[in-house]
Amino acid sequence: MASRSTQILEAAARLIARRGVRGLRVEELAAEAGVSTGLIYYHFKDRTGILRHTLEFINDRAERYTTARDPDAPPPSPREELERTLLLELQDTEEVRENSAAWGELRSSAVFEPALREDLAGATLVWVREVAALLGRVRPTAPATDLTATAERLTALLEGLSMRWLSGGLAADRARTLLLGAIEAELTALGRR
Amino acid sequence: MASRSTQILEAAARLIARRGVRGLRVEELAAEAGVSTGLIYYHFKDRTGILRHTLEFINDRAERYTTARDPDAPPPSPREELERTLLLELQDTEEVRENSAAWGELRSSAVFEPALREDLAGATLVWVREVAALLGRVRPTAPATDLTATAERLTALLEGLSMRWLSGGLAADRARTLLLGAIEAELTALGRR
DNA sequence: GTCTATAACGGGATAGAC
DNA sequence: GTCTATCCCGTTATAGAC
Repeated sequence: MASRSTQILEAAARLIARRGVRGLRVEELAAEAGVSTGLIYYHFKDRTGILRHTLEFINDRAERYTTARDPDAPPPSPREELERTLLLELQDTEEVRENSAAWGELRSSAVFEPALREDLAGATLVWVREVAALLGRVRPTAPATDLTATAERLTALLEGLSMRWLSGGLAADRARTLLLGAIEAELTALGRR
Repeated sequence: MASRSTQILEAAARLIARRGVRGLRVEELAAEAGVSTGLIYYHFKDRTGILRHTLEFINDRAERYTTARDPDAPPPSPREELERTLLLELQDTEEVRENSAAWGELRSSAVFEPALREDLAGATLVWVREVAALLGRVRPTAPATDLTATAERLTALLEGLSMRWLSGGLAADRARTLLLGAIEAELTALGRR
């Protein structure tokens, strides 16, 4: 059973995805979570506190669903797993879309909210390492620095595509196609060093 | 000599780069531009009007400086021109940084402000076409659809890197190195079809 | 821990003079 | 076209009861 503060954070992620960080109203958050505004301030101190905890919350959640696997299905090849992990973030399902939208919002908010930067940088680093590890399984002989650089590029590209998708200029399946093309080009480059 | 409304838009670009769209205060904008708030509403109707015109303004300006060339210097090779054009947007000069920051802000604001979407999609299209044309000069035999897809990826990657740079998680020169690596990988892929 | 009520303030937008 | 003055609403945050 979800605790009160988890319940608030779930609502916050939902609302940030729907209205943006800029459009997040504490009163509306209270209504969405079914609690009072006072309680929100009690748990999270202030608006920034809400944002920081929401960032942590969506990271934990993403960690869960990108790692999850169907136990009955045959184990995927490294390449499949890499593609699946990255493409997942452009999938139009409730939970994932919400996470992507909230992540993008928090990322761009961080440009002007120093309080978010450190958490964001940390989360990005974890993500880059994870993707670098997946790349390493596809290209076992590639040097670690190349794997890291490639992971940074692919994740940054994913963020850029995601932003265009969410701002309405790019269809989701087009974004996925483009991302697949980049994976192909990058893996080829990794294999040629 | 700059007209009054140009003067206001210059100040708006400066301020959006410094404080973000969310942090843009009309009163502060008036002070920065050296005019009254009333005049701003007279010229741009409302807050959204300011944002839309600022978007147009920074696009025109970017068009100017990405096209500009030293008339005495020897004409650059297509590859050089491609790299120069893209890397320019990650350069830490006053005007460019301002443009990049404002562009990123307007892009992410558009996710939740439909009024900005159309203008933004149009500007993105122009930019993608421009980059596709540059790519076409480097790889004259590549099919147009491949050139477009590559241009979409490189510009989206640039936006993603720019966002990380501005949100403090990535040094500018690291961003440039990563972008150069992507150009290399993409051009190789374009050459192999 | 949780609520209600409200203080306190910031900032968008407009009216009307010049 | 441009300014000054100001209205008024929405929002954050806190006080205090339960």
